[in-house]
Amino acid sequence: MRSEDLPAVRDLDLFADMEPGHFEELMQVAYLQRFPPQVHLITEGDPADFLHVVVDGTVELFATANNRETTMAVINPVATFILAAVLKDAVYLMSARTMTASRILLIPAENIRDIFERDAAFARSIVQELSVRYRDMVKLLKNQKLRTSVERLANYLLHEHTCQGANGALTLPTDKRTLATLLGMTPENLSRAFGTLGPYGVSVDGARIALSKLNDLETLAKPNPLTDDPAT
Amino acid sequence: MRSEDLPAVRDLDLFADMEPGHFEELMQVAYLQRFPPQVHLITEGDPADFLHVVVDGTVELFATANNRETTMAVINPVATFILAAVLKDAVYLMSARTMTASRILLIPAENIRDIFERDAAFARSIVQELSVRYRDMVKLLKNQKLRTSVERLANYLLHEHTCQGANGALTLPTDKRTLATLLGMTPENLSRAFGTLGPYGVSVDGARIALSKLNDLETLAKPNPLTDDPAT
DNA sequence: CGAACCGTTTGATTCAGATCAAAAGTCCGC
DNA sequence: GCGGACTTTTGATCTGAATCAAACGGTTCG
Repeated sequence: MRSEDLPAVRDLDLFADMEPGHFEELMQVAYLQRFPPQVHLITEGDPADFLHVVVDGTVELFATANNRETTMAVINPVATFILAAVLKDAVYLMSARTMTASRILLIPAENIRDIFERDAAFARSIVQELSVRYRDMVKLLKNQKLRTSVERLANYLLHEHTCQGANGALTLPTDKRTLATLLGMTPENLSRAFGTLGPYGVSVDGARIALSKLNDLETLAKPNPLTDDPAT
Repeated sequence: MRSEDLPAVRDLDLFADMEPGHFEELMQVAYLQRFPPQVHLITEGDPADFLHVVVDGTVELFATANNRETTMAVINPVATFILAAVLKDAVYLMSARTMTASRILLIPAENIRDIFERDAAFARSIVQELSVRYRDMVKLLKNQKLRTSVERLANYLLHEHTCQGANGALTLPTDKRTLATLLGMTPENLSRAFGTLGPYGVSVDGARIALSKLNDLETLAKPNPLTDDPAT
């Protein structure tokens, strides 16, 4: 892999504390691959061969049942996905595809498991990572079961707004179709949900969103750190 | 704690492989407590002081937002809960209450974290446990986002039917109100959902359920190991 | 026994969100 | 600039599920 990308990977919480030799070892057997947009990376039900690290680009995790499909998460650099399947040596529960042109680092699953056995610091980091991911899923499920779709959109906007500098505007990082299924609704409904948020100061211009009545929007959204704050 | 309960706790995957001395250590500082039904055990937002082990009885995990409440999981003996919060030294994301009279083993969080640092086998078990829990949450979210409430009920019945011996009948382990919110619907709707499953061979007599047309029910439910099978 | 209470069921109605259909933008290559 | 394909929006309608309301069993207890 290119030397300028190494530090970014090494800085991931998951790898930051492990022994230098072990990190080297992983990078030796890993390989970095380029993918065009909309390439199918993994399929639910397949055995987990590689830990994936999004170095560049964006990846969508999604799941299928009957003939419905839903977005489960959108992964931005630099971050790993499907760690749990790798550690359990189990099949994937979700599928993944690139959303944009991406570079993905593929680390063979057995090497991850092997070094996990030998490197206590790495084991600690894995536990922290898994705990965070578990808690993220709990939050997603609470979000889905306890809120209406307008509330989910409102909270999503507030969250992005904060992440993007809290200056009264934000840019949607994905197309609206994906955002819709991520929030558990249809594209048509997302459009209408934006409409109902108009009186709360939400104005839409393509992917550019302006929030002019933050207080009103928060009153509607009732954000809760136990559901929305990634840090808790 | 009572000596006859120790083996059951020790046999948990989480504790089975750890060093005997370390298990002793945990049991020294742990204490077993009895609770009547409907006792509030933990509250979301509070710091995680103890790892909880349900030794006997049943515990409901639930979450609240706005003034809605939803059941997130029902814990049966012998099993732990809120491991992730303990390992992250974070606040609870869910609340818990006893459903029946229960005995709960409380293990101080710092002791868990301490021994996790020193016992590699315990660390491995923790990783396995967290992975399983993460994947359970993924399944719950898929179940919730991709299925209708009738489908969720049908799959729940098929699952319980298998767990209870697959002899054409099963007994609901919880009251119907709790089952309803566990499945993400209202009690009224659960009642109607049982009604719509009538033509598929589902007959209800209080908590006793008989399934007389398993094939038809499966055709409707379309169970999927990647959503329903706890083993995957 | 009968009153009060709780969980469940049934019925009528409302509402959120999905679906179906079509118009309006938007992007892109020729 | 124009045609075509795709995304987004808008409109009309339908459906699944929630809500509101009341009836129906059980159970407990005075």
